Amino acid sequence: MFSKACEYGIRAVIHLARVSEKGERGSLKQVAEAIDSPVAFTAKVLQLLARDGIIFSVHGPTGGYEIPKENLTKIYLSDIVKAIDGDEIYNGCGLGLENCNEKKPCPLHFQFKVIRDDLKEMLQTTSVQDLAKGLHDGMAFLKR
Amino acid sequence: MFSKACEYGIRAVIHLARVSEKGERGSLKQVAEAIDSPVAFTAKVLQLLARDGIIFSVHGPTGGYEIPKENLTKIYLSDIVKAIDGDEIYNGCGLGLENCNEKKPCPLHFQFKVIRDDLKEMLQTTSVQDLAKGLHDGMAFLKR
DNA sequence: AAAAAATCGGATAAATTTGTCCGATATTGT
DNA sequence: ACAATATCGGACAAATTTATCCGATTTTTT
Repeated sequence: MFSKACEYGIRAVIHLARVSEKGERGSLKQVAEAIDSPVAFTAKVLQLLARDGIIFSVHGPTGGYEIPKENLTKIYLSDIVKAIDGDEIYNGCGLGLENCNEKKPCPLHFQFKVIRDDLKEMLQTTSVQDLAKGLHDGMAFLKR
Repeated sequence: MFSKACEYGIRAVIHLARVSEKGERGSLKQVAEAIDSPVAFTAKVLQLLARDGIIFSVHGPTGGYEIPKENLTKIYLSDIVKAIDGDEIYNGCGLGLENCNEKKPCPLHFQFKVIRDDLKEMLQTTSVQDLAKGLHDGMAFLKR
């Protein structure tokens, strides 16, 4: 469904949301440890997210990554997915056809559209703060 | 969503359904031409489907691939997806976590489950004959 | 029996994704 | 200023997916 990079990205942002709530920062190592991901690869993903303005990076000792508190409620899963995987998942044809559309649909077009629209809706209405709350309550996990 | 191999597989089976309805066979070249896919790679995909009993292959001149007419109503998209992509799409965690489940869910588990179950339902209730009918009526296409 | 036409299956190559390494750059604390 | 510590960014490596090639096998036709 999502690329590995995107999975790491979502998990990282959820973790950083939780850290940022407390007014702290998360270093690369800490994030990779928390979400059980390869350190160097995670660095690339965090760079992408920082360039996109979803998270902020700070150099030097005491540095790391953070999300301004006022942004916490404004970041939706769709932002992360779009930044890392692009919008293929929202617009792409289920059968991989270039020119599939409403007027010239593939045989699966209308059935697929329903699923894709539901997915889109879910990603656009689920904020990272909602998800971080699950962690907070000890009901959800980011590892293994 | 689906792998390229799986996309080709679904398109190929829809095409073969249409050919088999007429009591004919489709050769590798004809199938690849009809669905605009690389010939040699398509051969691998058709082999997988034949091994799984979803389609039948016949050697020699006048040979090719076919689907017994009595099977046409019994083949669902879920059969094809399972044969080629396995059941990761049905059981896998949205965030790629190995041990994610109802009792130890990832933060996205329950939101993701809804989407995945809808997808599963759609794949399990959409037969290739339904889809081939769209082609028949000239309303849908398998190329480009 | 031989030739032709088709799939089978293994080896290989190309492309993409995933993952690693390391020097450069920026920031903090002494 | 200098040393320590963090991210940045480019090059490289490994793994997976996608795609190609070609001889072997099976079947039909002559």
